[in-house]
Amino acid sequence: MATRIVEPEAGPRSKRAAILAAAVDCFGETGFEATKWSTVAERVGIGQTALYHYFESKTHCLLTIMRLELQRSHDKFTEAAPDTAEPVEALRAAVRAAYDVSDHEVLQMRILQNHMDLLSGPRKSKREEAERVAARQLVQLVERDWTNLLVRGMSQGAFPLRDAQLLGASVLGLIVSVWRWYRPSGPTPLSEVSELIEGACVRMVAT
Amino acid sequence: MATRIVEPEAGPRSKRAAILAAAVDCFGETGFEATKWSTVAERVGIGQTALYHYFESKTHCLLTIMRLELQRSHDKFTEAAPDTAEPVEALRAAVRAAYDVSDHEVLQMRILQNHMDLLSGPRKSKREEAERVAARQLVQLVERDWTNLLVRGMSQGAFPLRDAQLLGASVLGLIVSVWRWYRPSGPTPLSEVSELIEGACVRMVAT
DNA sequence: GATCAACCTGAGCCAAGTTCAATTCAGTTA
DNA sequence: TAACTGAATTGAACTTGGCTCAGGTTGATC
Repeated sequence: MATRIVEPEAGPRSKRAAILAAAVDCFGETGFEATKWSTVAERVGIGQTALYHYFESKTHCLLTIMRLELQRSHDKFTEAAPDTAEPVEALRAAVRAAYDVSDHEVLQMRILQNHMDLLSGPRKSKREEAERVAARQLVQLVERDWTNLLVRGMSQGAFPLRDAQLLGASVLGLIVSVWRWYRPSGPTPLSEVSELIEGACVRMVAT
Repeated sequence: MATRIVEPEAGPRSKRAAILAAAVDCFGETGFEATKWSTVAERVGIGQTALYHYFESKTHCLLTIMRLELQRSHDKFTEAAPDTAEPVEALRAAVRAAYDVSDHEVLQMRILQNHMDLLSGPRKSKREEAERVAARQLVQLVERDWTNLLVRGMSQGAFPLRDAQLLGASVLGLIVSVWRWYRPSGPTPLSEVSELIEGACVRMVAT
């Protein structure tokens, strides 16, 4: 059931990676709707129709970006907060990991957050729908990552008992809400954000 | 400076309110991009071009909905958590007020959250830009509502001292993150959400 | 140097938002 | 009641941007 999409293996001439990178820049800075698909082509240095060799549509590209970012987030969580770690420390590590990202990854998070609603409705075309379903599964995985962490903490007595589902969603919501306003060029360094949110999460969950 | 937009006074035949209501339904359930502007017209019972008598563009209508929702949120906060109240109780009241909403207002919050990014870049047309600027101002007002509450609590010794700006944004982020996933028809009643978040906010801020 | 698949392009199609000149309607004035 | 006014509405045409299609180029492999 958990069908992780097979990444098309890159032929030596393939511009797929370049397109994804350019699209992340454009979508992240200008916004998805506001950026013309042809602009992405320009930036890569190909004609606009060449894009369709790699992606079925502009939206298909967006969904791919979102899925890749979700995969990254999930992997990073798993690595940072193994099931064996002590709950409070695992929680802290997971939050820190969530903010240990490059500028490019910040853009990806922003894109992901700004278009979560795309994942609710079904898509018409095959490949888009495949990406959407994969992304949805990953969203659930990430949510489960956090709730599991809470459930573990609660059953071990490290956290007071509460609705882990709801609290997990809230913690996650708190963490990702940052990507709406955070700008690498802004006045607040990400390290500061990370520390404040880390503390806030611990208080929220472990008090 | 604070140029509250003058609401066009409704002629007796005006369909402005009906259009806004229909648009909230459509945009909230189907999504802004996914709903055809002409569908809104149909639902109101007018031709699509008649819409342009009331709104300069589909986006202008969206921005108007967002601004109205922001005004509502700000007003409700002010009413629920007056500057005179005891900080912890004011915080609790403000959170409860944030979730004391009708189904229609849930849709408006969802629309607002899903299109916050529209407020960052400038718009080309006059009226759209006016709505955008007004909305931005209201966002800042609402953020100030929350930070002021925190600052007051901190200076009165009810809350430990922390970066009120950042913490305010986080509290707000936590609260509104709910509108991404909450559905009135879903399994979790809003009252339950409200209680959990209320507790979480107090722990986050007052611990 | 023939072959094949990956890769790319110019020309044009189409859907949806938008513009515009012309028309209807409801209330007001004479 | 006839003329007038501005709000409200419309059908038809225009614009933009994503997308399709029918073919052309490139380069690795044999």
